[in-house]
Amino acid sequence: MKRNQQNPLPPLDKVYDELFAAFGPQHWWPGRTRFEVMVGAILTQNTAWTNVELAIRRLRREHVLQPRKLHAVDTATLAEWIRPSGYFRLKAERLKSLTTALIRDFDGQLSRCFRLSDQALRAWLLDVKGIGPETADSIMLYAAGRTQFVVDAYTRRVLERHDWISSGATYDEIASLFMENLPRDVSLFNEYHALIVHLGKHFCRPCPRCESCPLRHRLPIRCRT
DNA sequence: GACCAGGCACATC
DNA sequence: GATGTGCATGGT
Repeated sequence: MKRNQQNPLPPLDKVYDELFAAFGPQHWWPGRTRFEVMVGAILTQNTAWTNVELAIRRLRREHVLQPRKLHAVDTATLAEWIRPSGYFRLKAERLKSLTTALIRDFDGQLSRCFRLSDQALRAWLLDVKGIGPETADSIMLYAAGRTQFVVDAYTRRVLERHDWISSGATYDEIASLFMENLPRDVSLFNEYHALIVHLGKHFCRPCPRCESCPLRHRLPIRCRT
C-alpha cells in the first residue's frame, strides 16, 4: 500500500493501550438486539448519537424493532417516528430498503443473514441502498461480531493530523492499516473504534484542548486554529 | 446564530 | 476518478 505519510506508523496496539489507559472502556453499542444495532447504524449516519437515542426509544415504544414489524410500518409514519435523528425521510427509506432485503433474502431472519461468511455478509450489506462502507462495517463489528475495523470521519482525522496517512487514503486502505497490524479480536476492534471517536471528538478538533491530547507525547495533533 | 454530528447516493465535470 | 450537493434534527 502506498502511504506517503510524513510520520511512520506507530505500533497500533500501543496506541490502543494509551487510548484505553487515558479514556477507559467506552461501552459502545451494547444495543439490546442485533437488529437494534443495525437500525442504529443507519440512524447515526452523520448524526449525533444523542439524537439517534431519541429515535430508537420511539421505535422501542412502538414495538417495531424487528425486521418484519418495522417493514410493516408505513414509510411516512416511520419517518415521523425517527424524526429526531435527522434526515428522517431519507433514513426511513434506508431502513425500509434494509428490511426489504432481509425479507427477500433471509425470510426476515437475522440468524440466517448472519450465517453468511465475512466477505459475503459485507458484500450483501453494501448492496443495500443506503448502507455504505462505514454502516456496513459497523453492522459487521457491532451486530454480527466480525473482526471488521470501522473507519469513520474521526479515524481519518486523527490519522491525518498525526500524518500517519496521506490525505488521499481510501476507506479500505485505512481499514486495512488496522486489520493488518492488530490481532483479529472483535472486542479489541470494538473498543478501538470507540476510543478513536472519543479522541477525535474531544481532542482532535480545532479547539484549545488539542494541547491535552493523550497522544501528544508521541506525535502532536496539529490544530487548525 | 453558526457549527457540528458515529454517511450515503447521485449529478456533474 | 474526483468533487460538489442534498438530506435535517438537536446540542453546544
